[in-house]
Amino acid sequence: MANTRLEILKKYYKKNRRLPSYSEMLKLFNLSSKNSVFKIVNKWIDENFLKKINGKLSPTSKFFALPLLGNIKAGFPILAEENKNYLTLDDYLIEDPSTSFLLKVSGDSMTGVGIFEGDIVIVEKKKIPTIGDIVLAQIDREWTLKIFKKDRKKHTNYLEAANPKYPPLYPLQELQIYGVVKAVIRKFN
Amino acid sequence: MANTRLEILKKYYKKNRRLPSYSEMLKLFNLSSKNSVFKIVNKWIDENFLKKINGKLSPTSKFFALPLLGNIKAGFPILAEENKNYLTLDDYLIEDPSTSFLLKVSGDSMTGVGIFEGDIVIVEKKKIPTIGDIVLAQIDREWTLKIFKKDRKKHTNYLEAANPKYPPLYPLQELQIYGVVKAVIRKFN
DNA sequence: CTTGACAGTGAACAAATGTTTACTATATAA
DNA sequence: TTATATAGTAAACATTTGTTCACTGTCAAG
Repeated sequence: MANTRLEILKKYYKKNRRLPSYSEMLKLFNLSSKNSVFKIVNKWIDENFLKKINGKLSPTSKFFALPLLGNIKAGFPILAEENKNYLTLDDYLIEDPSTSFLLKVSGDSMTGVGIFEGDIVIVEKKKIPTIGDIVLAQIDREWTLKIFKKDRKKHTNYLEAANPKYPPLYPLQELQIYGVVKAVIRKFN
Repeated sequence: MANTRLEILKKYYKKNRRLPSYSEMLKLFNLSSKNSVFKIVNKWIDENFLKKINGKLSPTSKFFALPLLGNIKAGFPILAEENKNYLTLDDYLIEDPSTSFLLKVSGDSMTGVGIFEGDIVIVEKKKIPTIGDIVLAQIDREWTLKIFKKDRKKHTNYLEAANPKYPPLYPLQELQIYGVVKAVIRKFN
């Protein structure tokens, strides 16, 4: 299989977080001429798995991307090579690593929007929230994860749970927004 | 700030998916002696942001990791430098990239386990499921995402929705498992 | 005032890198 | 059969790489 070497390369990258040098690929692919590697790499560049910017080799997003399959309800063979889209998880989830952090969720106040106890939430710091955003906030010195809302009559912002059993939270003194929830992830097992 | 350069480096890596060479860092950091870079890099190695394996530089997981903060209910300042854990999303979510793919979910049959319409699910191919796993399966030629169950009395496997409004699915002819759901992700906005 | 740590410069260099050119073997298609 | 594309080898080489050594200026602590 022609793909096998690419798989080896991907595994190498996954493990070492960098591409191997040509000499390293030599060993990796069990070849004995650097020129073989040179040709193979050039083919991958043509196929857009790798690219070269002023002589420096780096992987493209195609290199990392996982196939993203569509609608599961439609009866046709979704695993076919067609109708494939690709997605790189890290790029998809994290816009700005320097202002993002993860937060392990506790409590059941956000079950209505599918955020459960134990889920991990990606929070982007310091963003001014839009009405309706899920925010990490400190309301009267109490930390919480809620929906950011505006009361038009009272001209104040308040927080709302996504679970009918919790009442809306109006700040007595202070409502401070620390970040906006960009995504949730949940791992099974 | 001493961290600024590390931020620059992280951005470079995020963009180019590789570390810059020392000469490239020279420009990146606005320095004029390679030896300066050499020393800076060595400090980062000491601090475990980078590492060197037979002379080859690569980032550690600390380099990528986002801070993972704990229990939000507990009233103390969770954004403090302490009680920090770190997590690398890609590593956390994807064990084997070569057998994993993503699937955009449609339908409301799995809302009970917090999988909603539009969510993206990470599926690992060809795994033999454990009872209770969420599986991507073909039941009587129909594709679906359900919970894998075993009927002890009838000695057959069947599929169960995570939504009371859908009945359990017993295969008339064939139940074929294509993969196991390892994680869900949902992006807001 | 001095000492030492810290941050940076500059030059020199062996080793490794990516690239080029020329050649071989094998299989496939005309 | 004869081409011709594909996959690989081998050697040679300029360029770039990471590293070492010697040096300068600055700032804070003793």
